Amino acid sequence: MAKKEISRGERQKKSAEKAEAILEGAMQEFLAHGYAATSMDRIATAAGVSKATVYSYFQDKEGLFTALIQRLAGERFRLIFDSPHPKSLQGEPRVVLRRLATQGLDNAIGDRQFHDFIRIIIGESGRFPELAQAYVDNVAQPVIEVLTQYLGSHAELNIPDPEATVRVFIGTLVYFVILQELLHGKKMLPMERDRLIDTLIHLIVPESL
Amino acid sequence: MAKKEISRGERQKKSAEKAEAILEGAMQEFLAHGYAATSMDRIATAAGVSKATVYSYFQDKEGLFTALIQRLAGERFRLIFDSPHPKSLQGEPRVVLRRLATQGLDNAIGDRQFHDFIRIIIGESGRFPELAQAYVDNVAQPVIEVLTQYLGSHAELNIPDPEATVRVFIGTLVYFVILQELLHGKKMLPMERDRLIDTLIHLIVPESL
DNA sequence: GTCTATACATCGATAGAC
DNA sequence: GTCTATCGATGTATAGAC
Repeated sequence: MAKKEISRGERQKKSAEKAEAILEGAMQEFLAHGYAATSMDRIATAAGVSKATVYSYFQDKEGLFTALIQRLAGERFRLIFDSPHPKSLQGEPRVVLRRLATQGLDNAIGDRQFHDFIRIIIGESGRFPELAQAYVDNVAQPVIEVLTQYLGSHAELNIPDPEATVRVFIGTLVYFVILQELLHGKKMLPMERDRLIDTLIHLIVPESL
Repeated sequence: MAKKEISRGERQKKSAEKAEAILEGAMQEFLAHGYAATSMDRIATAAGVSKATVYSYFQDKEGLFTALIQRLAGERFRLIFDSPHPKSLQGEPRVVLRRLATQGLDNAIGDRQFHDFIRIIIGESGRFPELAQAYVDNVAQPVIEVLTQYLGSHAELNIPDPEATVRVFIGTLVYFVILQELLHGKKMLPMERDRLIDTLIHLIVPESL
């Protein structure tokens, strides 16, 4: 006995919820301060558990960090590919690409947590190459593949190299977010979102269409 | 007496050389391990001086770090704009842009120290916004300005928005370096350098030229 | 299972000898 | 000016009580 049916106060967490709370606290601390500057003490406090409990759910600091980042990469994947996209690729290519660029930029620009996530992925990509890999596998590669498929399946666009074209498309948007938001370039180098998107769309989709 | 003409062994450093040695050691350690994971002890050892000497030349860890990164940003500026460019923008625009893209990519891809520099700039851009600003002021903004001026001064290219077009150009190249090299994407997402550059040039410079 | 208490190393920074 | 020695704080990780 004693394994089931233990009565609990409401504030007490089940075991699975504790792992969740630890990951939540770890996310808050790692995203705010980076890997090395985050202490297991602060994570434990943020999660509302003791440090020993943290170590009972995760092997060590590296294990907790990698578990968290892999999870965030998986969430990014679902955020991009699960909810909105039955009709998202329907319509004229010029309109579809503009919608993708506009929504993608707006989401990326407004999402502070995403900024911190990208800062960590890039900043730690030398010391945690497997986390950079997880980002590539879960986010970059699926996005490139679906867009390449889209451009390649519209022969009327006359695109000689769809994958390279996709990298121009995505690279333009990613660099915009990095320069304007992550590196705080919008103060010194202002640039309207729509000017960039107009230019990008007109370069990729020929005027005659 | 005793202020000049002190004889020294060859291995002993003058004062100015010591500041140099400290910055050299700091560069090695900060670029390899990041800000928080680098200790002043390791910097002192790498520089061949005592920790107290480090603190006699720089106020604290933050001061040493910011001095180093500002200096590296300045060196990047000179590396780009000093040596090669009297004739670099001479010739047909299509050829000029191809040469800029090819040389820029090759330099960026082969330079491991540059990769670590970019990792730190982006990774610490949330906690050290002034260093991100130094990078924008010394590297990104000058490059964008000179290329915008170049595209804008060639009316035959028929480019409606030169600055936005420059951001497409640079963004494509920067994202390529980040994805393939920093994030180790070239294993899973191979892409030939010249395919990307061909696509980029043909998008920007109309076929009829 | 989860806590408190603690071991042991290392951190940034400085005092004081020379 | 530069060193050695050291301070107090904080780091990761674990032992042992409950």
